[in-house]
Amino acid sequence: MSAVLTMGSPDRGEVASSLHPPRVGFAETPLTSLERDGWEAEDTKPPRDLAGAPERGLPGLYLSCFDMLVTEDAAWLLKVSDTAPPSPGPRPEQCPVIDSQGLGLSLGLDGQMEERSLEQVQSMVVGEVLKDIETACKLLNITPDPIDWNVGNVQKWMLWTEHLYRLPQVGKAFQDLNGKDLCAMSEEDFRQRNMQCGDVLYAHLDIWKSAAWMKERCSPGDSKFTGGEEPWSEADSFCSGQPIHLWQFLRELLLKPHSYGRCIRWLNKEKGIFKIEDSAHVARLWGIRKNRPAMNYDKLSRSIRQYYKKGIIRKPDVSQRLVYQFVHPV
DNA sequence: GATTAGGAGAGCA
DNA sequence: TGCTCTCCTAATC
Repeated sequence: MSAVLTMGSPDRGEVASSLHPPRVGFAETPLTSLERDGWEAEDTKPPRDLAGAPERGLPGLYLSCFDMLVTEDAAWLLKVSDTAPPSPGPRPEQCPVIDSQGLGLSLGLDGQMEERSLEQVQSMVVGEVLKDIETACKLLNITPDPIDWNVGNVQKWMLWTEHLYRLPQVGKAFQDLNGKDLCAMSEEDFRQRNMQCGDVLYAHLDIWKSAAWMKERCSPGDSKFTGGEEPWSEADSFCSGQPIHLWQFLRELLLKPHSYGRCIRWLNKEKGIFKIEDSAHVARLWGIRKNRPAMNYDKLSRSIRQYYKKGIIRKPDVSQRLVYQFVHPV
């Protein structure tokens, strides 16, 4: 196989189907054009025009098609997988490229080797998907399994998805539904509720449902799909059901540099110094997380400043705009 | 104009 | 009571 998986590549749909096994516990719903086009997303955002006429007939997983789920770090991971020769490679900020040829997946390998490499890649990708869903769960304070969502959780997820994919407001069309209702709906039902983005939401939800299915399927500690990590096992303030604190939220964003590095990043992780690169974006994320649509950086920064007195966050010795420091670094 | 700093009051669990 | 949101003024970049 000589799959070349490139963000922006016209062949990505083909690769999606070849990269992923026919069944790894994911729904066998055909890919939509959106899912394939998701690879084309620039700046880790999906294209705005997501609701084009869907092309059908590509069975497989959705997981590779959404930037949030296979985030840049997933692609980065693929790029630097152990099958790849050591190379500087693109920085995570760059448009990631999954190129099995470039990775050496097929060069000089017999079929078995290639298959094993692909399995490794698949495992890593699935693992990253699960981790990213987990991260989203933490940020939104919702459970990974959509069927457990209440009406509020559904709205949070909708808001999040709208924001992530720059969708027009779609939540209103689903505001009366809980997770069980949502999971019972067909793609057609989604389209009826929202002609423009119904199929997008349906596909996105399907990933979550599939991931929940996988989580159930994988015994605790099973690292088959996680590349050695257990994304569901982290126990912290996000999973405990307790209200999240802003500093915890910021730290969580900082822990996903390849997903959120554009809006917040470490300047000096050892010292706990970080910079908010996109204040409006971080504020928006925080607003979504806290169900505060009116949140802005002014308010967020005021909350950060409250931490000065508590000794949680302070300004670094050399004060810079949008730069803060955790008093007790990780 | 955007950011920083901090006071003050309100709402919530 | 603690935490956060919100609004405000003033200073600074």
